[in-house]
Amino acid sequence: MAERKISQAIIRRLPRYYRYLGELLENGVERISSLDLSVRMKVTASQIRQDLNNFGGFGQQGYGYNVKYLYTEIGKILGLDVEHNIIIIGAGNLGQALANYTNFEKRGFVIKSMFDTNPRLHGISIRGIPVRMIEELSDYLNKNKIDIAVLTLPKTNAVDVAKIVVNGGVKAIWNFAHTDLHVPSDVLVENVHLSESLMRLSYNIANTKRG
Amino acid sequence: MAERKISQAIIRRLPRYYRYLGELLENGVERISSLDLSVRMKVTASQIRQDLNNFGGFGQQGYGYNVKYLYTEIGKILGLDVEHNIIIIGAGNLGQALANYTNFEKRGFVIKSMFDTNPRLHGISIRGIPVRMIEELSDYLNKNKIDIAVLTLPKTNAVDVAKIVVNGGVKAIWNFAHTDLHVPSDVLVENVHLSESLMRLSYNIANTKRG
DNA sequence: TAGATTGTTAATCGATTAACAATC
DNA sequence: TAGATTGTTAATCGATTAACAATC
Repeated sequence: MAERKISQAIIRRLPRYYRYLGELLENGVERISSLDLSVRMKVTASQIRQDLNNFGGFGQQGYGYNVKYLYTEIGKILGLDVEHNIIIIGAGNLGQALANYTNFEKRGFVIKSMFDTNPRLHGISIRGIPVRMIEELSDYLNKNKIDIAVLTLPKTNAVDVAKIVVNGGVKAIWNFAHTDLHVPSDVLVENVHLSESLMRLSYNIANTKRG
Repeated sequence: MAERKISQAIIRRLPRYYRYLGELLENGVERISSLDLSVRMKVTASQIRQDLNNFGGFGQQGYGYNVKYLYTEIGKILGLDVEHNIIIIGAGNLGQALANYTNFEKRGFVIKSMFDTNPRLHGISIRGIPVRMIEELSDYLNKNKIDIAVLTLPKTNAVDVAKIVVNGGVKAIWNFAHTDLHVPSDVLVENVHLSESLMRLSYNIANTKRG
């Protein structure tokens, strides 16, 4: 559609628009102006209009935006209208936490299997999702089309496992391991480095002047 | 020290520098040039020098940067040289995952207590960290100096709990609930919205052209 | 000293905000 | 129609990169 290059800054904001629109929808709000939304979201109305217009003219002069329509359209832009098959590699606390989080399924992210090195977890299942041994991973990927691999394992294993999933045809990695992954340019990596997030908070505690 | 305003863009990069320097240190590397580091980190040398010079001249012409010194200094900038008392509110999978993550302790983040609504968790402890009932939270905060509250609970409770911790004198909130918190301006919030992270990945899967 | 590399200024690039004509 | 509000262009602001004099 829009052929212009969308910056990551904009992409970063899209899910937040989606969340706010979802809440408005739940509250039965039918239409909203960029100004009204900007007040709620604490951003500028200009930014909202600029962001949305990268993807098309979703609004109408004198009216604003239809909440339901815009919500649906942003959902499509975010690829939430198609199903994504996911596996979680690392069935520790964090992996299990993600497996138990049912909201992902609602958005089309279907968790097909988990993998772990720990033989004690062999054969168990979490919310119906089976835990397999890491040795089966490569074979499993050959037999099943998996879009996203979630890496919730120690950084020492992350690099090797990333290689396996890339070879297995996975397009995208959601990386919770505390290391950067170097993968071919057609494989996407989204990092969630929790310790870095906590350090930013710590920085701001140390450097914020208080009255 | 440096009186100029540090942008959040720079702060966002600091923990990554810290991680790379920590790894260099582990590998026995004594000194490194901005160019050498830039290649490893896949950023420009210019950016590294600009970033660091916001906080002082840590390098030396013709030599580069002393790894250990720079690592220590960035640690100080990030506030990792002082202890932070933490509580985790919400002892579900994610809360327990964070409680079990011992690396936080190494960086001076000491988890003092957890809180939950579930009476079944009453009296148990995770890695020595006691789980208390949410009713005790307000009283606990009056008796203990807590710097950071981690919110790993459903969004329906997050707003109310945020009020309680703010009233209890907590300076900073690490928010994993899927909602924005509105707190007084002297209270910091660092959001970790996992579902938004996953949507960004999904967007990029849908919109990346592949050869 | 000569070579290397920083610290820092200047140039460029990109993102955000403001403004307003178009139009519902 | 008049009023409201978008879509979009232009202006501003900030962040990144380039360049190089300073200096170890």
